Amino acid sequence: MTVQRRLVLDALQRARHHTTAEEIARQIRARHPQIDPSTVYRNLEALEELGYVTHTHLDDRVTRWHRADVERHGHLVCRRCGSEQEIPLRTLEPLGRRLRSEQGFRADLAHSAIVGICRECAP
Amino acid sequence: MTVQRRLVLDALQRARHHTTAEEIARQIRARHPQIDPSTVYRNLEALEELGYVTHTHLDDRVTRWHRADVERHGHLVCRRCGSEQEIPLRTLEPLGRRLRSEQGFRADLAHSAIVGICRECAP
DNA sequence: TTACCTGCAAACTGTTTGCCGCTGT
DNA sequence: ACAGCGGCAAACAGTTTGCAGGTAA
Repeated sequence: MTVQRRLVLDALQRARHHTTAEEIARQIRARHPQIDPSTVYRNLEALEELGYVTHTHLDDRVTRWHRADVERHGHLVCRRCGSEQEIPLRTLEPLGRRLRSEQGFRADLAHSAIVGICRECAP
Repeated sequence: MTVQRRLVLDALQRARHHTTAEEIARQIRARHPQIDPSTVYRNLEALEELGYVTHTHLDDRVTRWHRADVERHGHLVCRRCGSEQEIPLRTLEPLGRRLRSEQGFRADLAHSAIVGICRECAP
């Protein structure tokens, strides 16, 4: 567990929701400019392998990261404003059971993002 | 409706599932090498504006396109093998209703991908 | 020593942009 | 003649890779 790796974990800790590798790199480099973005990318991958963090793809092209030990939850992503809202897995579980029995598909609901329009953006 | 635009629509027609802009460009360029990828990107955007096509983000960084007039359906994406399976919207509707009433969130279920492990890849 | 980092620079993928000339109305 | 579109080349964002030199067990 090197300093760099520690800093990546700390950044993820501080981030309320999911962050991007770039954002993490930006934050770390604000205080430690010698740390290279590629190190952040490599460490995210390494930490994922070790089971400390995971990633998801929300409604755009960038990879989102978060610690693996936070309470698992589903994601609602707003098309309009881009906001991300977390919902209890319970809400999604009936669907999970149905997909399992009807399609034999083991849904990973904590990594699936439901896109749509949030309450604030609705007409 | 220019030749290029027609070719983009045709390519989407032929593609069973969702394709990427790159794949469409590759196909078109096989027969019409003078057509530039940027034209494909611009036309996909234009056709989306006109309501002919839409896009989604499945479990990776690339944008997936399809015609807007195909029967709407949900998507199951396998983490392991990358396969994409379509499921009737009906299966997802109970969740849609629940998100609407509990969270005020209008889910766009035809554009949301559920990730997990498909039947074939399950242990 | 050995394996595993790291920083740096360069490559790469998917996509967007600016420019300018052509085309159809 | 005007608007819009297409080809080309260059820029771009996000990410990955190769290399050579540390660093820690």
